[in-house]
Amino acid sequence: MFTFSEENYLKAIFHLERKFPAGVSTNALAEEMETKASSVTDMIKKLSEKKLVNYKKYQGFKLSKLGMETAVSIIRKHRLWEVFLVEKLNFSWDEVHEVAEQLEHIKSEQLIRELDRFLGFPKRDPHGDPIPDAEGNFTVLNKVLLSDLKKGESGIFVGVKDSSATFLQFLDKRNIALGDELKIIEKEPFDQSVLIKINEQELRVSNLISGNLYIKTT
Amino acid sequence: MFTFSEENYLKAIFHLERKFPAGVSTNALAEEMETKASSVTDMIKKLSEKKLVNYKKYQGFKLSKLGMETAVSIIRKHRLWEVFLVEKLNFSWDEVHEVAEQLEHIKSEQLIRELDRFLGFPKRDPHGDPIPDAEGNFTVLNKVLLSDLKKGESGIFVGVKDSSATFLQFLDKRNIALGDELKIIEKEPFDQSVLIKINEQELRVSNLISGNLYIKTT
DNA sequence: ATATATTTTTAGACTAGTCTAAAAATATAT
DNA sequence: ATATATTTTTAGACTAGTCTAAAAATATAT
Repeated sequence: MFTFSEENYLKAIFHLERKFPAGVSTNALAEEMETKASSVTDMIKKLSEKKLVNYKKYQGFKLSKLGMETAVSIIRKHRLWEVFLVEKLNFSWDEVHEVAEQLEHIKSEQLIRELDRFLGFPKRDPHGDPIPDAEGNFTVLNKVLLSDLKKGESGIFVGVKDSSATFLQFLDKRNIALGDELKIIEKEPFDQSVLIKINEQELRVSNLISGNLYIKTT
Repeated sequence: MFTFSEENYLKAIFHLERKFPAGVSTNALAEEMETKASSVTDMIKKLSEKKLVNYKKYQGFKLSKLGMETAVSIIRKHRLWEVFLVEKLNFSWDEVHEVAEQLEHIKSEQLIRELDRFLGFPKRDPHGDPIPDAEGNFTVLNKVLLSDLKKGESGIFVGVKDSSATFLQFLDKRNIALGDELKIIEKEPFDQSVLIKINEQELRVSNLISGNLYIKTT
């Protein structure tokens, strides 16, 4: 169907469209893909010819319907494999990404259908991100950043914005896990750090941390 | 480490060394890889520079120690994935090959180590072929072809020489499965076909069939 | 032993994806 | 409104892997 490279570009564009709903720029994609702008232009031309993106020279681009469907199916594979790695192969949530980046390109409908069934049709991956179903449907949780909560508000930790291994390891060290309930005890106006109650203990976290934790308010 | 293409060549050479223990020829490898002799020459030069094969121009080639270890580790991955597909994802033994061809190239020691454990350290894949352990060791069963058995001899069906989907589907249709006991009732000298007793019933199989079934004599 | 057939290698071209450097287009500053 | 800065694209080169056609080496037949 598509090359690994094409699939990686589609996935990257998908993620960037969150940040740039009006359209993604060549430079933004080059940075995301860790490549040069000229390489991006070449690839975008190719994706455009294949009707995967809508593109007008110098005007940025967006995924087409077909491109969106393809990107979502890659993300579905990626996240299903992440669940497999954590639930069945004892990987921790900071170890799954690298391997899932490879596994997401395996081409077999039967494989993914059966993997989904084998895992019990999971709805979220180990980082709390939604897993699209076979039709590409998925529900985005109504969530806010911890840094947006005010004193006295409470909620459940349901996802991370930064899913880098270092950040996830930091959360492990602090015993912060998906599903934990928490409450804002106090917010320091000077540096925006917050004192939270979580798992029966009080914890102070900086703005850098609270800006990367998604909370579902209760 | 190595590219998909390099890994596929190494695997193909490994298999051909069974048939040509003295060394593999360019043409033989080209046929196996479904490519042209000139492409093979180019790749062999590359593998030779990387110390994966021993090669002298016009003289054929063999895997080096490093090449052999690499090939065995790819085969280990391939066969472990085949077990996974059959045991966990409801694939039948004629459906696994294509997907395993893709999965065998995933690079992660942790993944394979954990997959092996998850599957209970299987010793054979769904076709009866041995699965190398993490050190690359595996035991080849002492087996003969059904076509080499004489009237009155008996044994257990332990493997297939031809593992094509069509042959495997044929065996399914005849209800012949790995582990079945069988006995030669009669052998027709004219066309070498044999009448066997298997699963409480008598079955006549042609030389083409009996020449592709591995039997462990009892 | 030599001619002929076969196999293998070489030379040069092509594709996908990448890069650097320069050109072109667009955005920004005054 | 125009000069300057920034972004994007183009041109041309490189690598990995492939191909065809021709050359070189080896094997075979008599």
